This record gives sequence, structure tokens and C-alpha cells, in this order.
Amino acid sequence: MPTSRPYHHGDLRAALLRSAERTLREKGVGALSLRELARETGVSHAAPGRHFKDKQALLDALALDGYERMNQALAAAGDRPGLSFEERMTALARAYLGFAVEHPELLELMFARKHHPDSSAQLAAAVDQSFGSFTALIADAQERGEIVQGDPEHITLVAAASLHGLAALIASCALEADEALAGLDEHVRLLLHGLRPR
Amino acid sequence: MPTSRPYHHGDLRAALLRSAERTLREKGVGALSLRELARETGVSHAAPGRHFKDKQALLDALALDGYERMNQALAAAGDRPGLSFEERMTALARAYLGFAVEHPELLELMFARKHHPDSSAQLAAAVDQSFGSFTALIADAQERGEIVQGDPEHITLVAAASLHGLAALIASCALEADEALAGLDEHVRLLLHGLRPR
DNA sequence: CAACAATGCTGTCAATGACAACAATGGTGG
DNA sequence: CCACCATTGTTGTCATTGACAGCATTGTTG
Repeated sequence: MPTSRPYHHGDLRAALLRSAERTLREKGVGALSLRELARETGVSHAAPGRHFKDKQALLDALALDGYERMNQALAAAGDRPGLSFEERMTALARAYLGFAVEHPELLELMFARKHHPDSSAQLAAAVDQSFGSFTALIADAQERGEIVQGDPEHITLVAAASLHGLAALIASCALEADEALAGLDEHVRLLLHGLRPR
Repeated sequence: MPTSRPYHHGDLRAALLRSAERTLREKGVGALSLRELARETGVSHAAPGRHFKDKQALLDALALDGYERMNQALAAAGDRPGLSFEERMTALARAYLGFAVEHPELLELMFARKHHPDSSAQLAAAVDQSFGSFTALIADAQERGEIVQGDPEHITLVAAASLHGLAALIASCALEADEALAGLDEHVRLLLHGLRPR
């Protein structure tokens, strides 16, 4: 009987992650249940336990996956040596906020403060890599004399926190995505030139 | 028997909120259970349902309470007409980040994107009030010519998003609280003067 | 003082996460 | 080729939880 599913799924872990991200996107993290996930994937209620020790382990895996995709987008957006600092920063900002707009629930998971001790190391590394995209740009711009001198880490924090704040506001529905994207160029310009009158 | 609790608690709602915020602070939102809450407060497992239609309703009430306290702190910090813009903004930033450092889990609840339709109006108003503290400062500084002209809402967004980003990073353990607080003055200065070399 | 609304209680239900014990599968060394 | 064994699914079970229904108690108001 070829119609019957084989005992071994083949790549259950990936299938679970795919299904989980789908429900995360469509119904939010609150609607994520391991058992429901198993049902959708056509396996028994305990099968997910073989691949994710915990529900939290699944959420951590989702978050890590999100970071990997986001970091890829950030790296691609930041790697434009020919452009000016303002242009590159705007591109980076657009990439980050674009991700936030498309995956707000996932972003919320990535921000979440509760991780398994196991995953937290990997997640911390992923966060560092995200910051790295910004730090690289900042350091490069400092070498070119395009921006102020000083501890690159600290300057990165100013730029990254500003964008992170916008992303968080979007993710928490406190800010319209269109509005944020429309004002992005001006936002970066204000960051660069400061609030002081000129 | 005067030792027996009276049938009516007196102010169960407030007691539940107090207890809930305690466990929120100590064990995180994941450990919040209506039944456990009822046990701690010494009432039956269904009693909380009289005051909070839902678990989400309780969380919304917690968030709203958080906003009220935070907005009070923000309003107090921003109301210093004698100081310069930089000083006032720094005071406001210190108040906001101080709240974030002391109540990271509560802040996470306040940011959360899932609210009951009922509460969401109140919460939106609370968010508006938070923004209001910043907008008032920005508009005032514009009148005094201390900062650049332009749409006050948009300029507020730059300043507020920057601090919100720091708060979110602290709440998600991606940034050490000490580090953020130590660099706050410099952070505000960079916002004011921009990243451009000078 | 007699309705009556507000508030609390007991009982119950389905859903869930977690775990234990068991079964099928597939690879590997003898 | 096959016996072992780790991997991966399965069934069964349990305590906890959120939600609801129905009843009890209290205090208020006409």
C-alpha cells in the first residue's frame, strides 16, 4: 500500500518548523501547540518531542531560523562598498524594517527574553552577527571619515537601537509599517545630521 | 470564628493584580497561571474569572497598570522647563530606561502585540500618552529653537524609537542594563549632534 | 424586607505539555 | 547476511490549565 505514510517521516524536524512558522505567521504564537502541530504534519502527538525537547526548544529553533534569514538579508544589504554611508545605512535600515514588517510575530519570538540555556548561546551569537552588520558599516564609515570618531560599538548602538525601536514599534502594532517605511530616509538623515538646528 | 476569611474578599481585583505582577517579576509571564494566582490569593480557582474575563484580560490590565506608572514617571521627568533640551531629553531617557531596567517583564507585556479588542483602545491611549511626553518636549524645544524644525511627530519618532530600541534590547537581555545607563548621556548627545563628523 | 446585582464557590470539560514504555526502521560491524 | 543498536515514531497516561455552568453568599437598593 503505497498510500500509507512510511513509518519514518524523512525530515520531520524541518516539516515541523515549516508548519510552526506558518501558524505563527497566521495565528500568532499563542495558537502554537505541539499537538496541533503534530496533527497538521500527520504524526503522533509525541513525535515532535523527538526533535524538540520542549515547546520552548521549538520556539528557540524558530527564532534561530529567523535570525539566520534576517542576518543573510542584513549582510546582503550592507555589502555595498561603493555607496555613501547614508545610502548604505538606509539600505541596511530598509532590510531590517522590511523583515520586521513581513515577520512581526517571528521578530517578537526573536526578541523574547526566555530561552533555553542551550539555545541562548546560539541565539546570542546570532544577535551578535546582526549587530556585526551594523558595526562593520560603522567602522568602515569611520575609516573613510564619513562619521564621527569614537567607540564603534557605542556608535553602532545608537544607530541599531534607533532602527530596533522602529522595528519593535511595528511589531507591537504601535506604528504603521507604511508610515515607518515612508519616513525611513528622513529618519536616517536625522540620525546622521542630528536633531540640533543647522 | 474571626480567623476565617470573609466570603467577600474586599478588593480581590487589586490583590490579584498585585500578586500577578509579583510572579511576573519573579518568574516571568510563562509562570503566570490564573489558578496558581487564585491559590496564592486564597480564593477559589474560578474567582479571578469574575474580575478578568480572560487570562489575556489580566495581562492587559497588568500592561495598562504598567503604562500608568511609566507615564507618571515620564511626565515627572519631562516637566523641567528650566533645563536645556539635552538635559530634559536625558532626564526623560533616564526615566524610561530606568523603568525598563526595573520592570523588563512588564515592559515585554506592554509591548506585546496581542491584546483584547476591549483593552487595546485603552492601551493605545496609554501609548499615545507615553509618546506625548516626548512630543511635548520636542515641540517645546522647537519653539525655543533648540532643535531642527519639521514635523514634531516625526522628530519625536526618531528620539523615541532610539530609546525604545535601547529599552527593548535591555528587556530582551541583548544589552546589559548598566552599559545602557552608563552610555545614556553620550547616546543623547549623539542623537542631538548626529553621527556626522564635526 | 424583599428582590437583585455583585462576587465567590464547586464541579466539570477539553486541550495541552510532558513523560514512560513500546514498536518500527535502518545502519553497521561481525 | 544478520544480529545488534541508535534513531525515530507510536500509544498510553498524568497533572495542569483555562474556560464555563450552576449554585451560594453577600450587600445594596427600592
